[in-house]
Amino acid sequence: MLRLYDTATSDVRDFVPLRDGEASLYVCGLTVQSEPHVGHVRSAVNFDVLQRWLRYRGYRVTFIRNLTDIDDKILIKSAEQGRDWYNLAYEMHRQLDRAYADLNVARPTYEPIATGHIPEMIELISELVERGHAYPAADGSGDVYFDVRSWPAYGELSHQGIEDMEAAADADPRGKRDPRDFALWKGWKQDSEPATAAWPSPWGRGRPGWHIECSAMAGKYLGPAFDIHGGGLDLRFPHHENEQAQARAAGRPFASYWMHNAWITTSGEKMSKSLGNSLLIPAVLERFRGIELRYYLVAAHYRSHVEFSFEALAEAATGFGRLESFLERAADVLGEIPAGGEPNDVFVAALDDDLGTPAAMAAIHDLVREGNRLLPEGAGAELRRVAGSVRAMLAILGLDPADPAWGPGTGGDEKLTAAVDVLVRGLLDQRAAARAAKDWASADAIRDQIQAAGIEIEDTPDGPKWSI
RNA sequence: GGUGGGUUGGCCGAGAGGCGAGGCAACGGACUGCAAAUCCGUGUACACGGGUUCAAAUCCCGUACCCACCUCCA
Repeated sequence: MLRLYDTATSDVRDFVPLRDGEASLYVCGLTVQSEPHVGHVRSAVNFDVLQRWLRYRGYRVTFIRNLTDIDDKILIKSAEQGRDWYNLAYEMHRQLDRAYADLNVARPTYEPIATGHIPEMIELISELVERGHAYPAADGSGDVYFDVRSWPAYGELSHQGIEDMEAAADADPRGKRDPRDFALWKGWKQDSEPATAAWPSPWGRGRPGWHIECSAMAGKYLGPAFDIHGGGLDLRFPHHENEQAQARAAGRPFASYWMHNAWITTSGEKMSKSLGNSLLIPAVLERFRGIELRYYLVAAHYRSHVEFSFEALAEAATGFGRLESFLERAADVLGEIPAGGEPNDVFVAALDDDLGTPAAMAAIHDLVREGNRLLPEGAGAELRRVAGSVRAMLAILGLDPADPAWGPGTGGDEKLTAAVDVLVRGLLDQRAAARAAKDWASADAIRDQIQAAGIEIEDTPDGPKWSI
């Protein structure tokens, strides 16, 4: 039985989907305003693991992960950079896709984009106005606000009372009835905003407020009620609170479970505040492989804060190398690691318990130790079973080294590998000769020389092997 | 002011009343000409002060420090 932590109820609950055998999932993706960093990607990886686990558990999964391509920041940044807002959003969108691909984040069922769903948003806003939960601003700005006071349940998701909330510092009262009312629609500011960022609506030209898009798109693709809504912890309030208020005020039950992933911090601070270029995905991938970064992210529980450091990432990479080298050696012995292996019970129980990836990882390491013990005995049913199981478990976490998603093997270019092999073989033959003559000094000198080139030598019963 | 989270061994990171998750590093042993890899073994860890209990890292009370959200944010 899968159990998940639900932010709304603050506890771990059995996962009971609305429709038997199906799971519908909506995750807030990014606002494409700047390059993706490690923190952004953590969220994607966490929910990717959820998606994969639900699939493994036999659910037919509909997974919607949106993208916000219009908002204040995109307009401001693009203006600063002297280019069109949609050009900036498009470029960042492509960079994000690239980062997802580099980390083997599986594609969702669909990735709707905010500007492609203006009619759905207008429809929802109209409904809210009709029901008396929203009103056009009295100041003629063309804004439309959600009336927080008209919805007594407001604050239920983040467990806050309206009265206890600090009024927004920028609470430029404008045409708001209550400072906590939030914008569903923003009237076009002709003097400062491009005409391309304004769409026609019953309230005049303008653009959507931030929260409405998710309610509208979730409704379109998943229906008025769906199973799980996810996102980063900071979205809990106001974004998710507002999404839920809008949807429910319009008579839609909305999400049954709310899941939020925790932060990656650097020097104890949230990444967005202390972001250096070194933490952007392309920069990290210059130093580590995508699969190593993914291992690092998956090894921590999704609700735990992670203090990012390259030292910890390096340790993780070493730890992953242990798993990978077992699989490589097992493949040498078995010819091939069988696909379609089964994860063991410990692993299954771990992931069923609110996606306990740390315990799941421990299960893999334990099994690898068992496999390493079996290795000297050569090919056997037991080794086959263990290796297949290890591979299956890694695959569920999106960490199967043999997954073509990781691109060509770590050896890189085949021609290059063949060329290096010839050269290294030559040296290894010389070393073998020296060893046969018990000329240890020469033998070790050759090994040192090869290692200095970044190539590791491993002496096995079948003779020496090299790897980069 | 309100809401939520954290503080675990040299390090990273799980767990959530009784049996020391796992990884990295270290040390000892096996293997090796020596290494590497692998295997076996080695650690009296739970911020502090009280309390509850036969038993507390885990529950309760208090203290300290850190962080997040309440404003755009994965």
